[in-house]
Amino acid sequence: MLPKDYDFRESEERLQKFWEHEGVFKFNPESEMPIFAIDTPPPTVSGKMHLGHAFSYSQQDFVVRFKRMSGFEMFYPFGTDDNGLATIRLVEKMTGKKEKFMSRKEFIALVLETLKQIRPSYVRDWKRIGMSCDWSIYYTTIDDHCRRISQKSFIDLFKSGRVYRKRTPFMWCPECRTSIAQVELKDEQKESHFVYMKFDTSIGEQITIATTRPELLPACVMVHVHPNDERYKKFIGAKAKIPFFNREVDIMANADVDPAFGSGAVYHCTFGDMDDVEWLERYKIPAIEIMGKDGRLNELAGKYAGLKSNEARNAIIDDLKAENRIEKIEKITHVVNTHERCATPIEILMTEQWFIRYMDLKGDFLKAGSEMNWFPAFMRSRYDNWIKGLKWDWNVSRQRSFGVPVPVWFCEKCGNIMLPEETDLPVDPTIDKPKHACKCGSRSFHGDPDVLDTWATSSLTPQIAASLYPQAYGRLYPMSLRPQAHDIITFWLFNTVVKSRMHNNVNPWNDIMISGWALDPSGKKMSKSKGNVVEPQALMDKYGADALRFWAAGSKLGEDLAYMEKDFVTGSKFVTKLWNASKFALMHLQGYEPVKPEKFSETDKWLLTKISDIIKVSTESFENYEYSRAKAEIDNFFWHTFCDYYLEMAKDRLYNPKDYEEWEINSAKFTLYYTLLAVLKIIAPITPHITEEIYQHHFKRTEKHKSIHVSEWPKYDSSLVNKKSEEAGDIATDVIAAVRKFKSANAMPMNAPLRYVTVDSVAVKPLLRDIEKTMKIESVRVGSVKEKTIETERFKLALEIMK
RNA sequence: GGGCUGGUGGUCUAGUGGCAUGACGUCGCCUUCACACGGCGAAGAUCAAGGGUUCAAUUCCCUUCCGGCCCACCA
Repeated sequence: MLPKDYDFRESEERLQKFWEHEGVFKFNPESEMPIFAIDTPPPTVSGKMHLGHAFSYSQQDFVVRFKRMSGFEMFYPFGTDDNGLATIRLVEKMTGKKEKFMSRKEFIALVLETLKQIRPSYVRDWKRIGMSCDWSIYYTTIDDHCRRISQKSFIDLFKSGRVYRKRTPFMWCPECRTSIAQVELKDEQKESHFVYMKFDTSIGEQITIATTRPELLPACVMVHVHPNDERYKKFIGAKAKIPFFNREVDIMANADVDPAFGSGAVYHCTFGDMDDVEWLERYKIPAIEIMGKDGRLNELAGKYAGLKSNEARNAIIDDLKAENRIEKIEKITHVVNTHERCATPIEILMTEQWFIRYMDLKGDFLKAGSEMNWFPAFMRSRYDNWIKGLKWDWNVSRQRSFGVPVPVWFCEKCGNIMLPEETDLPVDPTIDKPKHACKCGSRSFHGDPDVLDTWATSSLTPQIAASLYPQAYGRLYPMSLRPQAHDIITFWLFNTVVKSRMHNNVNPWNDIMISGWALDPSGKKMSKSKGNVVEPQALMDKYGADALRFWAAGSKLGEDLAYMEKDFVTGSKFVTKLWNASKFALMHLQGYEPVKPEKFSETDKWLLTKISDIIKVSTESFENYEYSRAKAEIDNFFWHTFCDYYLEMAKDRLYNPKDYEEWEINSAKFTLYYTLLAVLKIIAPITPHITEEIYQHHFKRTEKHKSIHVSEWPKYDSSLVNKKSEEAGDIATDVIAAVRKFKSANAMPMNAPLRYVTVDSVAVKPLLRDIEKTMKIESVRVGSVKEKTIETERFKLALEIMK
């Protein structure tokens, strides 16, 4: 017997502990079952889990739980990604210590120590949504294990000739004195001046160039005009003279130029923006580096040396005016790339950077993308488009202190590059020393102070997680599945493919499932700055984890879903209904030992056929990562077919067994047992707590598995399918519906007695008694109906009420 | 601007070449022995707009409008 009420507040936490203590989700590397390995996204430990996390991690857990019940040994780790800016900010805030005043080694130690303290409370949120990870499989991308693998990856790629060092333009924040990545950029609308400058040319005529960055004039290396621009055709191939600098540059035809914008002539400086960088590559011209890391112009800027951008701008405008070289100045508002942290417009500088060469592998990456199974399929085009649009190799070095150090020393004497031995990893080359002298004999080195791009490490998560089980590595990698949200397809997903192809020449996974985002009730993205963040913790306090998951299962994979509190209400109602229906069923199944009977009643055949279809459809849906379809099917079946009709139709047999023959009772009990268990199992991946609670109370005794989540997924049993009975049952339920409608229309209670009902459908003959008992009709008979009371497509029906 | 994606009753969602799901909300009836966090019933959608293919389109194609995400955002 189930207790009267279900209390998720008590039950969910207890069951989560039960799963952990019983090792229900423990990975067994010796298992003989096929392994299904998941490349779980490692979240950044920062504050609390947000609703978007709860949404997408729930969705991956649906699939994981289904696979586990389908007979796979699950490898489902839970790491965290902690080698980036977010971690620096969190740790600084928590400890009051500053990264820039500490050595790298000290700060990493501080991070690891801090993580150790806050990890349990952070991970608690993820446990609370019912994720079925093996929580003992853990890594953080800044720990020794990850630094070792990340550095080894760098070294291996260096040895295979994929890593190279190059002086190259890079985005730089003159305020923070740090290089910045594209993701750290923020667009800002800024007021600026569009300056139309007149340059002398070798054909005698002046050419007018429009720019917002006149201060870069000393670094002008070329002038571009559109090849079809009639105004400028005559200039193509001529030289333009740079005012004040007595230097000539080529005037080139370039189809990138928009003739309608500005004056239609562009001067190409090194560097005003990333287009300039691209053109530099294309035309193979040397850069003129006039900008220093302090944001001031250097000696190459001549008399403007020492000035900051805006100071130099004004000075140059004044000088141009003095020479009458200004045609006009327009005020414009344009978008400027700024550093998100300090809002300073970025500068582009030449710096030494490490790259991974991969432009030659674009075709291989596209092929890899086509070989993996994408769910949903259309997400692949985002991956493809990204690769097709790639313009540069992967810059993997960052000029920061915190992170995984670039494992390289430079010989002070000959400049030779020295790498550490694999057995010495991880190293910090700014502290550790090479074990051997350089080939030139020198023992004097300096370590590379840079760190690796965070993606250079997180792109190795399959190898990182799999290598925690060296004995099973070959069965874990490549992995079965990468689940993640769609926003980082071009970063995390793509880079992981890159590493896997380069190192192992394999795809990192077979399947990819891409989930959408949780949006606020108006359909907008949630963000702290907008103040529309909804906390899953509060929702779980109110409705429970199963309700949250039920909500998360309501959206198709890959689709964003607006959060609505009412959907959580729906989820908690479902949980209650499942409890109550189970309570009723199990009350009648006390002590019942399931035995498949020889003979079934027509009503039972009808239900068994229905549930068989649901088993089939939901299995296929889960296989295709369409958990929302499976959920909708089982939800609808459970609520309507099972509760509203079947349970009502079976009640008389269950309450008054003495009025029936033994086989009729056995048929009912088996059907009830079989169907309820199938319902519980099919919905178990979505609502794992309530289903486990019911299973533990009743089914564990007869089914023997220690948890419903390691029990077998229901199998389609064709011997339980009878299409003719299904048809008959459908008509019978329609008859019941018609009678219910009649009673409702006449304001009668559903248990109001009726004298007789006549139906003109022979098919319902075997179900007459169930109809009678369900609708409290003295007699239901089959016969021709002359004066019809009710008519439907399938039958006519006459009835008489009790006087 | 480019790519992807969506636009279905008041709200949110499913779905399909042939009477359009379900939930929430609304209204009416019913306290029936699992459940009033329930049951029964009702009202409510020209399936964004226009055009095309077809015997037939909400479903396929084209155009337009609107939303979301990613990318490029202009010297």
